[in-house]
Amino acid sequence: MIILSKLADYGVIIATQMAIDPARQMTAASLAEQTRLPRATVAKVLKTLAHGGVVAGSRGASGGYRLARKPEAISVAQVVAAIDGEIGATQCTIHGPSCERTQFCSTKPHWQRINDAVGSALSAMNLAEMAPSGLLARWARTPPRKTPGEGATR
Amino acid sequence: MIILSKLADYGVIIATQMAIDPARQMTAASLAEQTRLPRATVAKVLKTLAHGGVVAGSRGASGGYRLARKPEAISVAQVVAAIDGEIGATQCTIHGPSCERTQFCSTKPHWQRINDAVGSALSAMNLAEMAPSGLLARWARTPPRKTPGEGATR
DNA sequence: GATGTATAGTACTGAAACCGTCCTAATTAC
DNA sequence: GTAATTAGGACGGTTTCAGTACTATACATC
Repeated sequence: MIILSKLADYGVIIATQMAIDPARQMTAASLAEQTRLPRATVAKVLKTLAHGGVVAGSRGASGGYRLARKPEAISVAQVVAAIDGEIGATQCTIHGPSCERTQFCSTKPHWQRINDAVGSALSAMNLAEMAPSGLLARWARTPPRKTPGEGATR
Repeated sequence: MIILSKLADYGVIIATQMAIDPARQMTAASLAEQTRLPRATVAKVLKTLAHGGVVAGSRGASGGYRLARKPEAISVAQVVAAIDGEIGATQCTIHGPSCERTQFCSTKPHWQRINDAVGSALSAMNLAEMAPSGLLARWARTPPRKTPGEGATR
């Protein structure tokens, strides 16, 4: 059982990469290189993140993306929710009213606790924590390869 | 984003139903009636739960299923894990070693916290809590309909 | 032993979601 | 005007999921 979709996973990776140097505006292509993820997919994820208000995109030549807020102010939950949608344990948490079993289902009230646990765990972690400041220097020493064509297994 | 699969959700519902009267052995057919879930699907879920050691099945005439342990000793996490498999936030949590990004992925170590939060939340709740004892009387008063053909929306 | 009932295991199919890619439009810098 | 870049939508292939059906096995009863 895997909780996050691949794209949500990518989203966190990309956002974390941006958090290493939040001031700098970066293109989708350069982020794809740095994260070793397929270029087109990175572009898709960034568009979704922009739609969710996690990153801000600027068009045109010398355009690109940057984080919409400070890394400390962006939680992993926000990144995940932007891509995978509202977080809920079961069907009835999200499509609640439409479930015919609502009348007699005894398990429903208890799922809220699970939801809260997942939600607070994801909310408690922010991008600054994901990307330790020491990483920046490490990246400078070992720059990314120039072969973004080979996608990651993940 | 929905965390549990439908079948895992069913599994919890079915196990909770069995927890109402743990001593009684019940057939897949009767559990399907009581939960208003499709008969064949209930049978499938029960087989999976039996494989995972959550319930014990006995064959033959007057056979059926019963909980393998006391309801207090069966956590929701065990039921879910029996159906959806090991619980993990991301691909790398479960297929970890095969991920090519392991070498330079800065996010990986942090997912463990998420995993723990989800795992402990699911482990903290057991079947006895899911099925309040008062429910037994309620069931006796309003017995299930005789039309299991109409499945639930969920 | 024959028979009926119920689980155990496996296989199959249709539907849905996911992933990755591509194409076109809009915007901006030079 | 031209090149670069994001924005938005659409598409196809792949995989997973859900539900069903079929056969084998085990047990109880007559």
